[in-house]
Amino acid sequence: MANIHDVARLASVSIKTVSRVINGEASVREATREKVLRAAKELNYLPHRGARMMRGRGSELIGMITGAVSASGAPPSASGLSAIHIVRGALQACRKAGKTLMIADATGDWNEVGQLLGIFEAHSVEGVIIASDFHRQVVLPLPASVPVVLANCFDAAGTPAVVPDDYQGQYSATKFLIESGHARLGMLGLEDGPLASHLRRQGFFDACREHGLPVSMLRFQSGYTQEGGKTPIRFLADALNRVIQGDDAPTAVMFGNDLMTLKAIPFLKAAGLEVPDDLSLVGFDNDERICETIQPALTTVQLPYDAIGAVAAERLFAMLKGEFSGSNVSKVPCEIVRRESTCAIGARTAYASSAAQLIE
Amino acid sequence: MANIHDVARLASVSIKTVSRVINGEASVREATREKVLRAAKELNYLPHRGARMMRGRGSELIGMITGAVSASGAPPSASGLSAIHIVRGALQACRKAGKTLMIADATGDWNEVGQLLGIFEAHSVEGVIIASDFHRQVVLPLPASVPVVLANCFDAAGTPAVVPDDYQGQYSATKFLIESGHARLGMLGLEDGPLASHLRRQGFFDACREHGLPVSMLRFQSGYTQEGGKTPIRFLADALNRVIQGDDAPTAVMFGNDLMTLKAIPFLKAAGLEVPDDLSLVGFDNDERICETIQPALTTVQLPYDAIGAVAAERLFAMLKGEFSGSNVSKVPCEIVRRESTCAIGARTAYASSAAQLIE
DNA sequence: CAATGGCATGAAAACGTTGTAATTCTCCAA
DNA sequence: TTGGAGAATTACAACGTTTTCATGCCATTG
Repeated sequence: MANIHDVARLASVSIKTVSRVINGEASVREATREKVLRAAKELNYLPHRGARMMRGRGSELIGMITGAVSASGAPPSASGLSAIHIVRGALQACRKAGKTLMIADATGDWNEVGQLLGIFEAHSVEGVIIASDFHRQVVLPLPASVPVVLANCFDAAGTPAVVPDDYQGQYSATKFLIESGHARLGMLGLEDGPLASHLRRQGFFDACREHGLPVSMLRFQSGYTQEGGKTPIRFLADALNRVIQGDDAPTAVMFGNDLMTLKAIPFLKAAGLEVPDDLSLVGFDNDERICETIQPALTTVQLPYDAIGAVAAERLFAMLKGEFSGSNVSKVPCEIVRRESTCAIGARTAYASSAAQLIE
Repeated sequence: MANIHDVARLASVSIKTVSRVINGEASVREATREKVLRAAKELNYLPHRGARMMRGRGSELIGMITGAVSASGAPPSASGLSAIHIVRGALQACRKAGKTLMIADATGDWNEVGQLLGIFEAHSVEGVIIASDFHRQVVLPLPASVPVVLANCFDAAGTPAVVPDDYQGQYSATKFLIESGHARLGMLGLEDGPLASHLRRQGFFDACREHGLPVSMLRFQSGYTQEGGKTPIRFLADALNRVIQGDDAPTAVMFGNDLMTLKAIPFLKAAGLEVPDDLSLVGFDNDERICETIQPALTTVQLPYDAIGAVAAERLFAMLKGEFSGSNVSKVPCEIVRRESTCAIGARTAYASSAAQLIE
């Protein structure tokens, strides 16, 4: 590859002048600038990052650590797919900002995080994003020597963090149902441990309380887990029965995620319930493959992983510029995605659930 | 951060000796080596990659470009999730080899690939992996100046490539069914354009021919697309009807992917077919969320994206060491994942499909 | 006309590492 | 004791930038 000397020689100027032009500094005559740019283009010149970063110049490099879990005994993520979306969001933000992303994976061993931070530092990254597979509290190994932003997690030390607003998400969904006329609500939550479960339950109850729904009108079951537990499908069936049976059965049910909603559908059909006419359904996650597959398409709450990645990256960029805005932990709102599994009370839809009719 | 001079001073040796120790070169007395290591540890010394890469030394950096599509008019990938799995596989291989992965995304614009290669080069990467969202032929922008391995795609110039063996995957699935006693087979393929569709159809027909199945026993429909097309669900219903109806209806049907299998289930139920007793089902992709959700759990062919990423990385490492093994394009086998949606002809299973019975 | 100041440019040092070649040390044989 | 061979170590250049400081030029001012 051509270096700055080659460009200087071809343009008949000094290397310093080339450097000036490349870095957009002032004090370069327009004619000179053009001469240099032409030479640079001709030689296909790109500044050597190694040399550049050695002079302490910004490396345009952002580090990202994914899969960092299992610090405090929490269960490892189901699929790690969420962190993948965070990566994608960060990647796009980086591209917009002209940065390059280095990623490393610390699956299963939080201790590696410190080591990886060292590697990143040796590569002169400008900052690091640490993404968790699920919403949780973490403990950083050390006061890191580079700027760090946490994504989908936070710590007690006040490290800048970006997390989904699980509380607001469930609150909004609940509010949406109530404003559609539903007065008897049910919810089937995930297992009790994770922070998200707690926040969402809180959002559910708060929304109900604030809208004057008596507790007697609510049915809540939790404990469902996709992984590990024995026959979660059996658990789901039992919990579902407890929620939807009886005289004052709910007219709308919210689920802990889209997948468990999908699994619940056959039981609802078996119980003779039409969606959404007899029962409105709301999922969580906005897993499009599932939401669009379910008939009628599933209304759900979007877990904004891409946005979390993007926001985390942008916060990092802001920090690098010395800007600092507001509170340490920013919450990214979970927006409701309205599809066809919900309807207002009183409004009857044209849906019928038998497969034969679906064709038409 | 401490530099090599600090370590040298603390250990009372020259910087070159420190360099020797750090790089594991010969000709260092054991006592000296220990002295240096102790000093390095005390100062928390890590070699500065910038300086290192400037001396032309290996940077331990691997570049990866994802989402590079739309070169030759092919439709952009549905979700880009496949490339994500390739990234994961490559990431793990890199970790094992002590390399760090830099990733960049060229979604939608193949021209960016050349530019990204330049950026990577400026960062002194040792090699680059270019991953496509789906199995296709590509054209590289230029004879790249760094070693390149293609993942999930290949080119005419003979650039080393790693692709899934779609042909073998469908061939194996077909063979598996035939050996289970099925003599009347059906297949619902994806849209006709993509290479994978062609290869799989070929695998299907070849397996049938080689096992002496007359063509009259086969039913084949293709053209299903998840995206864009108008009412693909309608197309699916029609195609499905053409395949499963009539006197000599097939006893087993293979689908183009798991998602379309999931969508087909309601129609099969409506037609009164029990899975697998009346009809064995085989998907493609091994999308676990879907396969495990379908009841009975779906037998499918695994599209080995993680493996492709890992193999691509390992091929790159081998190239860097100067090794070169065999043909340019390596095919990663697609293994069949047996679950419960298939059974041997004659063997009746205990399955019944009504939701009520499913509970028990 | 001489002195001053601002602007455009250039020469050389510095960054932290490795490669090369030279130097010193160690040990053994003559 | 001296040579000498080979191992251990060192000094110094080099890599491609940016930075600091110096310089030349021209216009403005006194």
